[in-house]
Amino acid sequence: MMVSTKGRYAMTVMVDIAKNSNGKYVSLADIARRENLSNKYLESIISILIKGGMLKSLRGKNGGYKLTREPKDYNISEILRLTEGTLASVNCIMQEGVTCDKAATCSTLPLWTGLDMVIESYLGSITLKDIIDGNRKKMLGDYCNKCSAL
Amino acid sequence: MMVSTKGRYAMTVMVDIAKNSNGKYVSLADIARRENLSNKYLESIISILIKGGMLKSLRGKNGGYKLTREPKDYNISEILRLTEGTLASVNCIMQEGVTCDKAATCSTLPLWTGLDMVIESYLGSITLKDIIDGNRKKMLGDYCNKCSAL
DNA sequence: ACAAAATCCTACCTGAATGGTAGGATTTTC
DNA sequence: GAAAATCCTACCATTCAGGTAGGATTTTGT
Repeated sequence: MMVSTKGRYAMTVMVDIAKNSNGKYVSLADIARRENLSNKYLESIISILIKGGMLKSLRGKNGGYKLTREPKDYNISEILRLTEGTLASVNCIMQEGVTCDKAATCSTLPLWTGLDMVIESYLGSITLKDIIDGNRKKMLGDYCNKCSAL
Repeated sequence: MMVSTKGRYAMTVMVDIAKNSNGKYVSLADIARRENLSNKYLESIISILIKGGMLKSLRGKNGGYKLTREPKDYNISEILRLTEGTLASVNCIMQEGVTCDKAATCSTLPLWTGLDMVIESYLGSITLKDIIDGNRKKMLGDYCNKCSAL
């Protein structure tokens, strides 16, 4: 499992706010109720999104959360990388270019590197707007050859 | 982290055997020594590979492990799927086509489905032979646009 | 002024999975 | 019959996922 609930719920939150904001601040309680998720757990996830600059907040009555940019200006890779810590598929690749000490002679390293590139390429190409619009062609199209539901 | 040491070491084992077999059985002790990995832990991983039909074994002196097919006839997806249990990127997608009960109205599901397709498409296209041959073009080429080391 | 509505912050908790380890039984060869 | 090898069952420590609890702080509306 690459993406934990933390990253998955982060996406849910971003989409929920994007859909329900209309320029206003959206309260935690509303998000949690709509998405049927734990109030408290969401709070901790939103906190990460705020510290990472994905959301801004307003305290007090009528407060809540709001996107800092247009939906088209978020890509999924950055949202997940922020909440998950890393998207590396194996833990011998810590950050971009940082590998373990056997890297020079490791036969399988190019495999893991290639896998990471494929994942980054995909997630980096999808925007929050694509998800809100339900752009199935972009999300499923390129690789879906036996998917009749398209 | 999508791939744990279990899946990663499984790949290491498969590659090691493929490289060092020459038609003979390769002993656990030799693999562990060459790859500098725990004898006992490798044993438990190899056991999975045998039960899944990836390797065959011979007991007794001069015994060990051997591939059941040609390296070109293994793809990485099946090896990892066997050892990891699943390659699904999120746990709301259990197996192919099996999703959670909110699937019909879930905005983000196409994203996770698309991600899984991309991963499967990549790992399903790489063979054990590609890794042994160090076929960097196949493993890194299609997606690597800023990689001067190719 | 004050209550209500909201975010913010620190700490804690539980169960499952990861990443192993230990010891002996069994099989085969030389 | 000893040595070399796999096979099998059980155990274990640490980490992390996935939350929960409680109160402090900030802002608004009346």
